[in-house]
Amino acid sequence: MERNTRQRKAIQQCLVDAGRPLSPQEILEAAQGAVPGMGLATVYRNIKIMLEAGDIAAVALPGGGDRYEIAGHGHHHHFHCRGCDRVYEVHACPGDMQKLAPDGFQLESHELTLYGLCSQCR
Amino acid sequence: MERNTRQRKAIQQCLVDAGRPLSPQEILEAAQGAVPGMGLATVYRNIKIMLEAGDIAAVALPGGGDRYEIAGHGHHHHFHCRGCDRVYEVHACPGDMQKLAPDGFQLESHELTLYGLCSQCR
DNA sequence: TTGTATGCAAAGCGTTTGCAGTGAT
DNA sequence: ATCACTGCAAACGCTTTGCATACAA
Repeated sequence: MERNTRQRKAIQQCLVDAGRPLSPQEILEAAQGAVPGMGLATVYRNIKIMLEAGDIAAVALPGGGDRYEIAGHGHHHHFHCRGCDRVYEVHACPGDMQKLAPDGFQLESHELTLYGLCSQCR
Repeated sequence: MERNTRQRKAIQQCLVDAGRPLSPQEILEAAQGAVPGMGLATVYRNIKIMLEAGDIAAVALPGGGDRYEIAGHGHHHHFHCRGCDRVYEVHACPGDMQKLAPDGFQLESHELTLYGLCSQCR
């Protein structure tokens, strides 16, 4: 039976508040505002549980650790700012990719990451 | 002064032969065919040197460690087979992405990764 | 001969796991 | 009162670094 702890609520809340994918470290720092003394292991354990429950989604960025965001935002991509290292959601998509795949390859999904500077860093 | 060791030649050669991005571990195993006893640290050190020299390029895949490929293949993307975990080059591109970026964001580059099954695994 | 490059082993770093104690139910 | 969850610390896998030796120049 799954329990609704202060820690789990804090993690979920800070992901909702952020509105963008957060790294485990970012989650820890944000959630420690609500639950001082929270440990990093707790963040990882809850991420795993929430992933399996489908509450959150992993954003597998090129070049490093995964970030996590609240699930249910539909198909979208990400913009990675090289200034502040933040990741933003991009609710646009070039569309059908099947024609890009080599002949005989079966396309199942795709991920697109844009790089540049966000409006603040520019 | 940069030296042309057997190890470095072996690493470069196996990347050329593979024709697709290899992980450090894959490079080690391939290069040990030419230079038995080669260490993993040597692979990492040469990767770093060759990256800085612009001889190879890092392929920063979502979800884990980087792979490396011979530089100079022009702008391209990658197809990641979930069956054999191999990565293939895709010499096609959806084109202009600027319109996808949020207003006020400055787009500099993009990476596209396709997922699915390669012709062998399908 | 010189000093970069190597192999090994130890150290880092982010993530995962074991364990005894805590707290939601 | 249970037993899932927590914090801590140790373990883990991948990458990097320190050091003495080997070898390309």
